[in-house]
Parts: sequence; structure tokens; C-alpha cells
Amino acid sequence: MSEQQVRVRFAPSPTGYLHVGGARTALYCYLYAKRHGGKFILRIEDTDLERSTEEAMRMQIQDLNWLGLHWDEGPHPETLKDMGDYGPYRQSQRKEIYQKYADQLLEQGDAYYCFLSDEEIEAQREQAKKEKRPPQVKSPYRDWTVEKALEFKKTCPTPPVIRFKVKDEKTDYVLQDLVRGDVTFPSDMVGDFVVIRSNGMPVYNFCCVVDDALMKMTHVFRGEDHLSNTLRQIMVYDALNFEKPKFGHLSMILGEDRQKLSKRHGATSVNDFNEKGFLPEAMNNFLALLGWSSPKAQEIITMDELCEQFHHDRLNPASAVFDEKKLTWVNATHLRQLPHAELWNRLQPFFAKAGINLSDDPAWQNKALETMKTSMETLTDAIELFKPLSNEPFKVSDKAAEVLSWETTSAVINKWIELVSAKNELSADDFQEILAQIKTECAVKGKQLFMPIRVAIIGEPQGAEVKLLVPLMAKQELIDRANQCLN
RNA sequence: GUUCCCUUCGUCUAGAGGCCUAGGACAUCGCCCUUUCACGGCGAAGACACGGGUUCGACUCCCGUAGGGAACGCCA
Repeated sequence: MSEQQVRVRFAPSPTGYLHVGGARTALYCYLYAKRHGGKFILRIEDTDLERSTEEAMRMQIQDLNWLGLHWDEGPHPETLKDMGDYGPYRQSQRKEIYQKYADQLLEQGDAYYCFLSDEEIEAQREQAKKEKRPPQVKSPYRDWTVEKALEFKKTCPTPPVIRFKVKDEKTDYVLQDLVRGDVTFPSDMVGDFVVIRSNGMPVYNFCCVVDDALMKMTHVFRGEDHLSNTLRQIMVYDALNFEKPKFGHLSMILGEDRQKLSKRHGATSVNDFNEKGFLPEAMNNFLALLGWSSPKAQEIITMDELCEQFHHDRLNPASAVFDEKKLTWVNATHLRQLPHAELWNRLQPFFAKAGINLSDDPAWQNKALETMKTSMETLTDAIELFKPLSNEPFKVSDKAAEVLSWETTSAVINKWIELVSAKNELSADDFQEILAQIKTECAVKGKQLFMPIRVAIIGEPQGAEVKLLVPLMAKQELIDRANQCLN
């Protein structure tokens, strides 16, 4: 109807790292905004004072940045200062705003002060459970006037909460979900729920509505676990006479055992994958395909293509299992497509961490990557691959012992040393020539020929193609290594 | 317990009543390339949860059943 600008937000609560489920939600929000020329907003839902930390917020911001999901409004990624016209963007800084709307609710008779203690509520729950009723709170303070409650508050030792008063008459609420179609909730599905805690902080279902309305969100994409919360939120929207955004509830991401993905499934945070040598473009690619499919049936897809093609009508309502094998393949494919100079840059932190020093000649780097990248799936794979080329002391691996014990091995290696010494420089062709010579002069072939040579070069019986590796190495280094194998 | 959601190869998915002998991708297996391993190429195997309708015709629509999941907090 209206030509209003699309505004989509990602609203994590800073209670830990950004996990892959959150990352996917953020990605979809981002893509939706980009696709429609809208704004992507980051809002921090830190109303849970106990669990929210500044550190976790920084971690999540960092992860979002790593993924390249840049927001138009929200805390500045460096300074954390608010950017945008609808701040503050941290809920902990919006207390007065929530209080104002809670007061409005109170005034309208849509909410009331409730003095029920934890024990009383617990008792009610027990009772409800016994009677097999939904465990909903029935507050005796429900019909008190605000004045009466305020008067009582003075004498009451524990501060009250503010509860939303769910209408008595039962009606059906229909949510037109972007992912699931029409979803009908009976209003008696929920009891009177808390909107403001006794410590004055608002509760998710309340501040989420106030913020989404005030921040002019047009679309809300979030996890399926929020689906049933939406009923409460709709009630708040209606009571406050706010315009509702369109909702889309995304499926869950599961582990291989089809349980909700959690820490016991291994790596689940975006940062874990960063550290394991996955590329952000691969992460986005894989995550996008978990619950969404490209209309062009692309499996390998760039961020730009994603922005172009993303549409909510291809979002899958069924939950999806996170398959790290496929992620690895996606990663390997992206990695091999990277320009070598860029790949080299991405590798630097991993080399540094592993203490590997390599030539800074770009031509050498390019040649080396050409050779190595077909055996790399993740950035960390480069560590083992490049070790033989670093200026670390040469070591013969245990796996190579068998090769060295072969009868013909020492003759082969001696011949190798002899022939290499006769050359100035070794090209791939020279290497092939030498190999052929050894083959005839030592009368060996196949494994007996190839593996000793490989061990003499990299100290391992298996690895990258040696004919490409050799040109990357200095002649004297080759000789030294071969000699070491003979001792 | 109540309410809501979900259900196509092992996994991610395509599929909007006849284009389906159910397509693709990952993984698996085989062959080719390769004097190793990868990369690459080719190929094989592998699924509509079940039962009823509706229809000339159902993977597609409806209703049940089963299984899975979520929510029912002063967590988000």
C-alpha cells in the first residue's frame, strides 16, 4: 500500500557469541533489506541484566562484521555510539520509553500492577499442572485500580510487576506469516503476561513491540521459537494502537541428531568457523541455502547474487540440519575461486599463528598457491601444506619411516641428490626428466620411485604434487633435506 | 497437559494437479585423468511418513494418524 521504505532489524541479545542460527537470521534480514533498497538495523536486546554483557555485544558485532552484514543504524561497530535517527538502539537505554507506554497501558486499563510473589505463582503453576490446565497466572490484582495499587505499593515489601490484561472474551488472532501463511492463535492460549519487571526493566514481548513500532520496522524475520510469542505481541500492538510489521518466522537449525543445534554439536558459533579457517562468503552462502533456495538453483552464490535473488517466498518453513560437510565443500569452492593475492592475505593470520614464515615474493606466492589450493578446503589446511616450504627445520614424519625402510630407497635418494646437484635450477620439466632418469638407472617404478622422492622433499609420503613443489624450493634446500633422509 | 508449527534421497533442496520414469547439490560408491594424494570429468545407488478423501488424474488440495519441534518465565 504505502511506499514506505523497508526497514528490517536484527535484534540479538548479547549473552554469548553469535551462533549460526542468529547469523542466518541476520543474513536473511540483511538480504531482505538490501533486496528492497531498505535499511538494515541492529538493535541490542539487553534487558536481561543478569546475562547480558558488553563483551558479548562486542563479540557479536565483530562476528556480524566478519560476515560483512553491515548495518545502517545501530551501535557503531567501533565506537558503539548510536548511528541513525531512531536510537537509542540498546534496549537497556530505552527504559523511560517503555515505562511511558506501560503507563499508557495502565491508564487504558490494559495492564495492571501485580503483587504476586514467586512462591504464589509457583503454587498456581503446580496447581494448574495437577489439574492439567495450561500454567497461566490468575492474578487477584487484575481488577484493582491503579490508585489502589499505588496505595498498596507503599506498604508492600516487594515491588510489583506490570502485567498485560488479556481480554476475557476469547477470539482468534490470525497472523499472516511471510514464511508459514496464515497462522491462527486462540486468545486464551496466553494468560496475563508481565510487561515490566519489578526492577523496572521491560520484558521481551513488550519492548520488542515498542521498539519495532517506534523504529518503524516494516518486516520482522526471526526464529520459529518466537512464533507463539507473536500472539502476545499482537495484543500489545493492538492495545497501543501501533501499526504491525509483517512477520516471517524462520525455521530452526538442527544438529545431526535433529535436535536444536547446541554446543554439544561442536562448532556452532560464527567465530568457531572463522577460527577453523572458513571464509565469510562461504558461511553466508551455506547459511543462505539452509532454508532458502536460489531461483536459479545456484549452489555456489556470492553475496551480490544473494542480494539480487533473495525473496521470502522461497523460504522453507521446515527445520534444517546443519551439515558441516557441505559447508566445507562450499568453503573449498569459494576458496579456490579467490584471487591468489586475496587468498594469500586471508592466510596471513593463520600462518602467523602457526609461526610459519614464507617468502614475501608475490610471484612465488602466486605459484605456491596455484600448487596448493587444490588440496585446501579451509584456510587452516594451508598450515600443514606450507610447512615444508617454510624456513622451519626439515623433519621426516613417522609416516615416512616405512618408505625409508624399503630396500631401493637409499639408492633412489642418492641418485636424486646426484642429479639435483648437477642442475642450477629446477623446473617442473627438469624434475620429470630427473625422475625418468632415476627410474631407469635405479630400476624402480611406481611407489618405490615416487614416495622416496616425496619424502626426500617434504618429509611426508603424501601431499601436494611434488613436481610443482620442487620449483618452489631452493636447490641447496632440496639437497640438505635429501641428505637428512639418508641418516 | 494445552496451543501452535513442521514432514520429498543419509543431508540441503526443486516441485504451486497432468511437464515426475520425482530434478539438482553435498556426502557415499564406481570408472576416467594422474607414476601418490587432491583437483577435474563421467556414472551408479538413493526420497514424496502413513491412512483416508476430492479429482479423469495428487508429491502437489482437504481431513485424520504417526513422528519431530516450539511456546506456555520478572529469558530472549
